[in-house]
Amino acid sequence: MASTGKAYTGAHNMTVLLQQQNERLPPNSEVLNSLWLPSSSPSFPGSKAMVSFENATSKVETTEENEEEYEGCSHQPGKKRRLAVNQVQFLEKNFEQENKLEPERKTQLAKELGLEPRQVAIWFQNRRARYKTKQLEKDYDALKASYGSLKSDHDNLLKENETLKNEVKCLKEKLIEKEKGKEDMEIENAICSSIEEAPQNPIVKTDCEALSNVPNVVVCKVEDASSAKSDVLDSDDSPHYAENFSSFLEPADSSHVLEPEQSDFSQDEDDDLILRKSFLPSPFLPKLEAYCCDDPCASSGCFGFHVEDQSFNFWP
DNA sequence: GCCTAGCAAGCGTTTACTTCA
DNA sequence: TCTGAAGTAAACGCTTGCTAG
Repeated sequence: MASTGKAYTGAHNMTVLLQQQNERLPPNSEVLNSLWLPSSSPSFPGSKAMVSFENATSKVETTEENEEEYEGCSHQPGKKRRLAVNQVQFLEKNFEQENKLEPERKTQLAKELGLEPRQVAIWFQNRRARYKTKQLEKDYDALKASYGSLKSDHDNLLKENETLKNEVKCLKEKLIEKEKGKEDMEIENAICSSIEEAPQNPIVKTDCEALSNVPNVVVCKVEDASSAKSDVLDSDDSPHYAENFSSFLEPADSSHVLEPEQSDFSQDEDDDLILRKSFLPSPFLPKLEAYCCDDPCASSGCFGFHVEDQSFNFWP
């Protein structure tokens, strides 16, 4: 292309411009009047995209304004000039049909417009560039709008998520409080009934066996379990308790440990909730520990009850 | 079949000119 | 009348695809 570009410069350029100027006809001439006729059928058999210049334009503008406009295009040789309005319209129509320019179509267009084929080619090139720029602007606007919409949706979802999190937190707290109150009451009842119904010479092992049947041991945390375990194991007075508590604590492995301090609202947290509902709530164990550790009798493995009081009738 | 030079065409960028507020 | 912005024709340099040798 560089060769063609260079070939079109200088004297050649001047010659072409002079020739074009001479060839150009005013819009109110007979020829141009015919050019303003409405187009319907392409007259270029070689190209289906071709729009005949003779039928290209739909308006006949033979006014003084148009004439002046056209005269405005006349110029000194060598100076760049604009194409006539009707020429541009004709080129536009052809561009709408097909924005690429085959050689024969280019020749035909140039012939009909009285331009150099190269001028037609350049016009199409520039027109494609303008079209591309416009298209880019359009795409940019569309993307911008789309982004705005998505961002708005995202922000709304974030707000909704926050609201739901808070709701879940509230409900959790309520549930924990409720369960806590319930368990306190159960333990109190158990203590009362065990005091009333305790056998005179209870066998300690039996109580431990009862304890080992506690189904909700698995919900205790490792640290709770180990502390309870150590409290019990530290007692040299009751080796059989140690054995029993060992088996009692073993199920509390990490896979069953609940992590209430998890702050992230996730499926795991949902699972935790379900687990908490199906098992005894975690506050239960600390309660046991409270009974277990606070009482001087705890070291003997009696869980804070006197041996004679340990029937645990409320256990199955 | 592979390589190379020449050519034409297209594209992006820049320049020069025109038009208009 | 001057001026700056916008529009546009054309130039320029580069790349790509095709073809002949």
